Amino acid sequence: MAAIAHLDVDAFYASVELQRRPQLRGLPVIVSGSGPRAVVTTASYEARRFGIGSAMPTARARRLCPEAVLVAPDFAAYREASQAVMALVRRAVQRVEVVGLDEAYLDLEGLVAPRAAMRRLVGDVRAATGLDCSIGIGPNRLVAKVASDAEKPRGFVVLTREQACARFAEHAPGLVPGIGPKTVARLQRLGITTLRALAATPVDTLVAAFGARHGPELQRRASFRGSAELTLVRTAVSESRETTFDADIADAARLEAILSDLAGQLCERLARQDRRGRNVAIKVRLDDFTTVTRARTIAAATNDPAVVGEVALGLLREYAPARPVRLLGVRVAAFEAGAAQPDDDQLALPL
DNA sequence: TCTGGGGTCCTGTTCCGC
DNA sequence: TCTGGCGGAACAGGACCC
Repeated sequence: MAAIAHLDVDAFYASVELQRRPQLRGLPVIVSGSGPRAVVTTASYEARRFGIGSAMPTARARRLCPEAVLVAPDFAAYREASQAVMALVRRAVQRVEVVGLDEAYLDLEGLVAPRAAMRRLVGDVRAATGLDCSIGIGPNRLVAKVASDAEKPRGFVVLTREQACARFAEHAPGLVPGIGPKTVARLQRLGITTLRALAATPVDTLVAAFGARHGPELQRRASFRGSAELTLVRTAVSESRETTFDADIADAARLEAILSDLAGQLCERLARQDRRGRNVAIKVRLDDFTTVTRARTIAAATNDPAVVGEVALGLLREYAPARPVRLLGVRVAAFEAGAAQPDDDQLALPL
């Protein structure tokens, strides 16, 4: 029955930092930027005991645990650690979908002893990198993912769909990926507070409340029905660069200078990958946190900083923010087909 | 006490050409 | 020539994920 495994490295960024600085082991460690508006990227399990979690403002985390050790993120190190882990994963199974730096779905079909193979993989990762990971195994991605999360850290949970339904029946719907805080709140207003209740709600009710697609999808997820298909090669559909200011900026000239700079950085990345796009967008977050995007499609795909910068500046001038700005970003999308991706080894051939 | 950065996908609206 | 309907593309916003 079990066809899919989900592997998730425990507290990935924080664990990489603990590997490099063993003297910090046992201490509450927070990986986070340092500015006044920084948020926590990852907290070690010791820090989580103080109620600190991902995406929490760092200022609040410090209040919760003043003795916590703050470490600045080092993405080059995380990429390197990730590559080491994923190389071992690919050695264990042929078909892998990598999700972000610290997760992967594995197709276990055809393995003689899948559980033993996954136990071995966990041991190999630990031996080679010092990192712990959690494994979930199930008939589809959804069960595998929730199972890998259920007993973190160092979890190893194997479930059928029916066992998943029974085990998590009384949990809030937000346990399931794809059901976020907004949907949880809306469900609550309907009196639906558990996965069991969501699974048992007539689909008509959900369609009326959430629409013809989202409604039935919610019920499928609550019943742990889902796909076992893996996307073996992922190709990005957009790339962006954005920044939040330590203090809001109202001065148009300063905003324009920053936007040009962001466009330059983005184009440099695109050029390194030999990618060009036809769609240029800006993102502006105002001091009241309203977020506005403006996009324009141009005639020819580009990664020329002069072109991207000019289009972005034009969009910003047309929008002319009426309030101070806290975040500015630029994005390029609608890439031309055929450009190589850094990690693409089997490209779809352009016609 | 406010809320990062990098993405994906879906939905509703508007516009344009046939 | 005018109007109407339809479908696709582009755009904007929102929810969600790591």
